[in-house]
Amino acid sequence: MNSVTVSTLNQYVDQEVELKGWLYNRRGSGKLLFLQFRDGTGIVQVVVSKKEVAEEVFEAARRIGIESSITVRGKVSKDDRSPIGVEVHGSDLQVMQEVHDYPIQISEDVPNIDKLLDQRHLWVRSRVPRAILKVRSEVVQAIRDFYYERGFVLYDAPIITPASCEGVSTLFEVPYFEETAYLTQSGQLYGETGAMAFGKVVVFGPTFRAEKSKTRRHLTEFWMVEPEVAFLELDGIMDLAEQQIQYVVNRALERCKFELNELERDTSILEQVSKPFPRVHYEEAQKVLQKLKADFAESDDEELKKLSGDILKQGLGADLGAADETALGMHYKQCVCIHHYPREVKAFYMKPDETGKYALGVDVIAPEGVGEIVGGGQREDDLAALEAQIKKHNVPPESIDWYVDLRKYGSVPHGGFGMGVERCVQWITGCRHVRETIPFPRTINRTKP
RNA sequence: UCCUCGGUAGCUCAAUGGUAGAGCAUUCGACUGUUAAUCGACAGGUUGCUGGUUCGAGUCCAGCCCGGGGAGCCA
Repeated sequence: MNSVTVSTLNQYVDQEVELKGWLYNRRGSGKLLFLQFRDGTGIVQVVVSKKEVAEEVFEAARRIGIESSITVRGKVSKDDRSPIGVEVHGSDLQVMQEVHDYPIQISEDVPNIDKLLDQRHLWVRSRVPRAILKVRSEVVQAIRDFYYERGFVLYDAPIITPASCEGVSTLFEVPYFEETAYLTQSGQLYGETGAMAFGKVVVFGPTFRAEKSKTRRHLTEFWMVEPEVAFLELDGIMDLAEQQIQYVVNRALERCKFELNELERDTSILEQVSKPFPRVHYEEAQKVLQKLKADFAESDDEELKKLSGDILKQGLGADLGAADETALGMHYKQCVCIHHYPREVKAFYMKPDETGKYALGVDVIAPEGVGEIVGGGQREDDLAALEAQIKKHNVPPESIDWYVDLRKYGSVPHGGFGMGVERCVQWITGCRHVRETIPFPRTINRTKP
């Protein structure tokens, strides 16, 4: 008899099958047992009746603990009470390994994420982590497909780099023979070299930030997808970001219905993703925020009142803060592009607009409190302007002379953006902590397991 | 770095300055349709650490350690 998986069981109604997997949970009585069997593709109930199986089989089914590894044989039957429409009437059970002290309880799926992360190597077997990580897998595949279908070349950037790409963020130092190297915080500058070679490239890999952020939106190690395109200007960059987000979210909605349902995700806002994203100039965003600040201040809702106090906290003309992003997400109820930020709050490589006051940059803010999931823009392509910016931002010239070369040898308008995979998955799955969206999260206090 | 909250059984939490408790989990027992099954029983503790106040500290005070989520920064 060939082994089958739970995911395909409804093709075997009224047939004898063999399943290999683990005991997820058990209920039952002295004469009738209900084994919740899981094999990674799904969970099915195996009914074991004392009078229908050998005595030692029933005894084993009664005795083995959660996460014992087992082989089950039985007949598949339709059952309306089953969440997957079928159950298995067990005829035989072989125990590969009997377990009696599995450290995670079924009901522990929610309460204390930090304690469960200590057991992450086992917790990934549970329903909620499984569903989230399945969505992550689909999101990553959708990203790869999106760029592949559009003729982008996958262009891997190095992880070990000579110095900061942006000159400001805190980087992880790595001893490198006689020197000090750093873990990359962005592949973008390397992506620009690829755009000049291939036209359209996408960098996709892990990224590291040593900032001591302790929030549900931050990791010290995360994955970022960074397309970079020659001859693409700000409007085109916004088009690309919008299309990519729509593609990824729609793919998850199509192919992860079961997982999103398991996560009890209300997908109504996700389904709005296909509408065009509002594109709001920074100055306009400031006006909207001033109005929201006033409106929320008069609200009866305590949380809105508190939010009102934090809106535009950094002052007019400054960068937007977390409260500003939350408020904008609530206002537009879908992804929104904020563009033309003040030049001084953005990185040295950003190209300014014709007024010289604003940068040709764009952030995409996701709704539902997730905040910024994309940051990008058009790059400075003029040699003299770039050199002036490098000097102004105190970037060590010798560390990026190779980058400056791109403006000496056939410089063209170009740009791109970076999207954080985990924040995207966080939005799609609606999970509270970004650390749930990666198998083994790395945060300021966690390098284990 | 700053602000803020917290640390009591394996987990989630309770206990007016006066004998450290409950639910869940584990273990044992009962039950032929359970959906986080239910019911019964046993067991489970250096109350984060150090010192102080007190007849008496889980509780009050001081210092320290550890952690959470928020700001900043960012994806």
